[in-house]
Amino acid sequence: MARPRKYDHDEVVEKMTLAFWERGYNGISMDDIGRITQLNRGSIYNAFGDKRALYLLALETYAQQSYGGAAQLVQDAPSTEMAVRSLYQAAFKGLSGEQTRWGCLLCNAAVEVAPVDQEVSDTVKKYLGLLSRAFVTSLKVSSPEASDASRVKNVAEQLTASYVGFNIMARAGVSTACLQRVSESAIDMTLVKQ
Amino acid sequence: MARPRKYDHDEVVEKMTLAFWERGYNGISMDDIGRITQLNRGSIYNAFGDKRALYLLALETYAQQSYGGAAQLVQDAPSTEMAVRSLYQAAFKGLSGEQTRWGCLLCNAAVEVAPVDQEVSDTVKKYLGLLSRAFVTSLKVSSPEASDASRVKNVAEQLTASYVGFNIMARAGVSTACLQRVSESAIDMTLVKQ
DNA sequence: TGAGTTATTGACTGTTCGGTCAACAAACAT
DNA sequence: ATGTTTGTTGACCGAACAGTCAATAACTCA
Repeated sequence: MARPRKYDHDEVVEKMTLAFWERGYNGISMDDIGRITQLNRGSIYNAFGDKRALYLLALETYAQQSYGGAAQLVQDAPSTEMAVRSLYQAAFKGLSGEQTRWGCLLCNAAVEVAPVDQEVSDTVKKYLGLLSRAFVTSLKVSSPEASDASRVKNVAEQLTASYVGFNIMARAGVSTACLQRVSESAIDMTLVKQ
Repeated sequence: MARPRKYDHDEVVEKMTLAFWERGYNGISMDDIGRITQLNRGSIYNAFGDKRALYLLALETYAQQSYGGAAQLVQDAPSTEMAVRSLYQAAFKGLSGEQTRWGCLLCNAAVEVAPVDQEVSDTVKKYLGLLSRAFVTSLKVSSPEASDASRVKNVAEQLTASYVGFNIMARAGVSTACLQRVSESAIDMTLVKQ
């Protein structure tokens, strides 16, 4: 019925996710987007709307994969200790090669975009909340006898905050040794019995 | 010998620190700077060099006050518990009114500027390191009998990561209740004995 | 084959960006 | 008074910015 696209929609989103992740929203121009996707301006606007819409799409895609995956990982682990262990193991795998200084797109969005874009702010809160709830679930299973619900929630949110801090520090260029210590102490945190 | 300045140098830096803190490096234009400081472009360039130099000055000033102050606070506290308590008490004081969504300029710089500016990256690492070392000092004093040096270092860096995460979450617009839980669990962390 | 629909192309727009500069003003020393 | 030095003013610059659009191309269906 009409002319078909000559590019893969998801592939474009994937490429732009990586670009926004590395350089941020303001670090990528429409010219950059054209170069990266090998698409002309018109095609981009025709397919995605505008720069902000493309960013929102990239952010949602990333968060779904990264935080959705992490939450699943945490909930499926046999214990909270193992959950945090595999969470940071995955994080370190991502922090290799050229991505060493990228941090986490959602955390970066929290700083650069969330304060001036309600929708981004909502997305950030949604996926941080998802991770926190996964920790709560894991903690309840891991030590059902353990302390009251309020303490469980506190620890869960501490683990989330610490994970966010970890990613920011990675983006700042903090040494791998230091990041390793942060992850180790996060694991230790789950071993504490009251 | 020459014409005197008609403005206060430190006052200008102070104003620009607040502006960069709220809106980020890319969120402030030279026109904004002119409006905020009530100075003409020429005066700004004459006095500070360029936008980057002014940002570096604002960042260093902020970090000195905020992280230098925090490190002092932590080291002077009678125990690590009290140290973390007063650190977050101070943080919450800053998170009131219009500054609720500002987070921390150093953490914001880590995300937005550090990856593309070595000097900013160095400043961020320097002051995060300062805070971590203050925690180490406090932990050693607070529980001298306690576990080995490596564990102390781990906990110290965990407290730093968690403080960074706290600030990012504040900027993202996470609820005060949630931030309160993060601070409470950070305090709890210091009470753990092995 | 041609009508209808959607994608592609790349030039174009007006705006905003960081930064420069020549003219001018205000101070002090002689 | 006059020279020297430094600060101030605001117009100006080229580059980069996000976004638009008319012309054209590729496809399906009748």
